Amino acid sequence: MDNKENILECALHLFFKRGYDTVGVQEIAEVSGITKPTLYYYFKSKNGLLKSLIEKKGSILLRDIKEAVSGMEVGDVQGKLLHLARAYIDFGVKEEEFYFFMLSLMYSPRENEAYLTIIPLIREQYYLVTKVFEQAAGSLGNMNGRQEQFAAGFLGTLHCFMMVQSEKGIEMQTIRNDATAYAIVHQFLHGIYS
Amino acid sequence: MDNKENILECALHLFFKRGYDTVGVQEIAEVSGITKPTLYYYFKSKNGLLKSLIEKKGSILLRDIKEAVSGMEVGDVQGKLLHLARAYIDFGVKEEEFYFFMLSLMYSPRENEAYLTIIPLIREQYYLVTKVFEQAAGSLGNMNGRQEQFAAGFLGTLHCFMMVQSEKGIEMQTIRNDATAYAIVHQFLHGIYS
DNA sequence: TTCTTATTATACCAATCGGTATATAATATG
DNA sequence: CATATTATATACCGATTGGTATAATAAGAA
Repeated sequence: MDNKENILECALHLFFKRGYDTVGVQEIAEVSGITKPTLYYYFKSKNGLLKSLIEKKGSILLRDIKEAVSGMEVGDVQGKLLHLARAYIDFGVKEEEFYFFMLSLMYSPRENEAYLTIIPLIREQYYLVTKVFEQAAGSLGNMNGRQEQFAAGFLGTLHCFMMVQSEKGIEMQTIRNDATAYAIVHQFLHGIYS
Repeated sequence: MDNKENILECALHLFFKRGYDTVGVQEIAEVSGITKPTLYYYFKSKNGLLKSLIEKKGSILLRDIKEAVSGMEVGDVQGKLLHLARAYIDFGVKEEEFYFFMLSLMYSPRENEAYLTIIPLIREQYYLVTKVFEQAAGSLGNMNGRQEQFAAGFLGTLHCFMMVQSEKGIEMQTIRNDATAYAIVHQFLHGIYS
């Protein structure tokens, strides 16, 4: 792992633990075993470092999502949601620190700098998930513009499940299976009564 | 409104907009029209101010929640969830800034100071909601310890709905009705198929 | 009036914030 | 070899961070 990569990973670890705003550039440099000017040479600014981190991990997530929802009949909502759930779970397991750091930024105040930086990644995810529900208008009846509400609800359910698992202290690896994905999708589609 | 109250409201407004970590004590004092020593006289520290704020608003939320889930047959899950949803929506409307600030703290990194400060309030909420599902073990069948998962799922759905409404830029006031609460509870209980 | 307690302001603290000017190695290219 | 580019360190910048020592003011109680 080269120098730049190492700085990104060290920064992510600190952001994940204490948050973007409370971690100083100085500390990132110390943990990375470099000095501040080296960091600024690579990333121009603290926000540039964050952008670089989001770009690096976000592109992986978006690629996985696109792969999950493609190559199926457009009407198969349940199938697509299953693939989607698996993609998110897998990503949350292999990129646990970024996943939860992304979640923390999603819920950050609207005018917070870090929030503004992650908006594009969030928007893109919502766009892709909303499309799934739009293509499902046939099997789900007239949605009357509720596609976005459904997309938000589905992702909310998913994120919520990951949070609960993480808080339980269970090894995330154990939820990496189709049964878990099915449980989440089923609850979203049919509720807890069933 | 006395001096102390005014400082709390000004601080909340700033925290809501940019986050606890990025707002300095100096700025809070300036916006409040007082000086730093005055703030420290009242709250001892920046974290003391946050504690005071959480205590003030949190006690209202907890009171509303307790009121919502009490005084009904223990088995009436749907009824209790409806009351619960109404309580959260009402609180989210009348204390919009605190509600979303609380959300942002809920998803903050585990070792973040502000997160550690709000933990007790979050735990108490989860405890109260989990109890609803525990009492419903009869009508919902054996839950096998899924009460907490249900509580988290329900609150997640609720918060998610509020976020979407807020992002749409719609006046929060318009969702303060029983139909909205019913829609949320119904989706949670029976899924989006129905 | 005098004493006590509750407020408020001036002025300061060391430490840290994000960021940079400058110089020097190291490496690649001609 | 010489030149250009990449990569790294020393030392510093002004501004802000959370927090405080000290003193003055205001107000209520004796």
